[in-house]
Amino acid sequence: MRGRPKKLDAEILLDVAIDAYWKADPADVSVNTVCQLAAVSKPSVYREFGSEDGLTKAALDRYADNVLGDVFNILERGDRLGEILAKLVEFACDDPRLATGCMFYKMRNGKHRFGPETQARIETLDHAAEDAYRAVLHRCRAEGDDLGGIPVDTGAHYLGAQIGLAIMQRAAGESSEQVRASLELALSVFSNQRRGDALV
Amino acid sequence: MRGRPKKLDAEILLDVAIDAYWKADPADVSVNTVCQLAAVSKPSVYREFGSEDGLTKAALDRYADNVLGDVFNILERGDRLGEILAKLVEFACDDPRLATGCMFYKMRNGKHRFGPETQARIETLDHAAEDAYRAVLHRCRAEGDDLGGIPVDTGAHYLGAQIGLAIMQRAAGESSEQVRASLELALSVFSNQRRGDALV
DNA sequence: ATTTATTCGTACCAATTGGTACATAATTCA
DNA sequence: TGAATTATGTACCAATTGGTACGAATAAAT
Repeated sequence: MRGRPKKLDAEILLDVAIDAYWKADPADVSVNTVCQLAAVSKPSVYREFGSEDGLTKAALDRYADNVLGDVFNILERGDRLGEILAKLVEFACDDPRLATGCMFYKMRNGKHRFGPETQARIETLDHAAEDAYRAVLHRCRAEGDDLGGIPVDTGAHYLGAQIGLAIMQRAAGESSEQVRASLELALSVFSNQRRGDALV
Repeated sequence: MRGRPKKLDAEILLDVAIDAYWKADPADVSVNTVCQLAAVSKPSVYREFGSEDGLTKAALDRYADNVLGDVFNILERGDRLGEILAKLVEFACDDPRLATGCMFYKMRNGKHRFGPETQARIETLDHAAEDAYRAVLHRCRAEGDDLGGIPVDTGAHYLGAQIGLAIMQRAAGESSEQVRASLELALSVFSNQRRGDALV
């Protein structure tokens, strides 16, 4: 190709950005910081991604491909509900990559601080996750699991919320044991028969 | 007293600040914004509270006295566990003051973005809440409730986390019905017998 | 060798942030 | 009437933010 050869490696830059976003609060990591960490000039970043919104969105896309894909793989393996929940607990509580939390949930946590494209991507991923949870529960129910008597839609939303809560708790520094205890307690509703009125 | 009479009313200023913090993300509300909303000069604020940290801490203190006190009142009324949980659900899901979330949980959500004094106050309140939950569960257990077989410490932490989750869900715009459904489901563990291994 | 195309990074921009120096206004005391 | 005291707000500060103008560098095509 004609013109000065490109030096900037977009993938490496994104890896650096993801790493920074992941460890800290993503919305607190400035473009300047990313540039310094990646030893890249600011105009290069803007040439590649257009805006900070474009950078964060690209980072989220790459993160989703690499990390969140593992969750979807767990859900699509066709195990029985108990095994799937156990794997989700293991993933949320023990995966060393999530020791400082999950970049996606951190972004979702401060969604309003990102640009419109990133916000839209966050919502898309969020819905995709809930859809995946719903599909799993629907399948398990069709295969005979009673889900503790919980409607599929309610259960899917609940499951997503509890996984997210556990991951945010880990990011907040809670011990792995405490997070696991809470999450297992929360998910136990899927394997227990509930009374009609649960609270009285 | 000698000297120019004071014009600035610290309580009114704090009310304005709380209102602003409450509606939005507290850490995104700048001192400048608070000054404009309260029609007060910036040096007046710094003279009164010393720093932004002092302002946010004072706002949190005032908020805790006014709003969070209601929660502690619920917990200390001496009802049976089922009634207490029902009242907590009602508070978290229906209290109109929490329609845009809870200032405390919003602050806790972005704890790292505040100054050291505010952070310390957030942690103190957090521990106080968990202590209150623990005391309630301990009393109910002593009065014969089996708490669904859940240890008091685990239950207290879990209860606090679920209330916080529900309130953040409301702040995120989820419908009152959906939040209630999830919260009631989460709290149903206190009124059900659990199996030995909950997930398999 | 010159033109054309493409990327590079220095050095800037306006806006906003938390925070303050300082002159002025308003009161009481001597 | 002054002096002492206290609160006021304008107008600034340095730092940081997201974002860009622009000339230099480097390649292929002519």
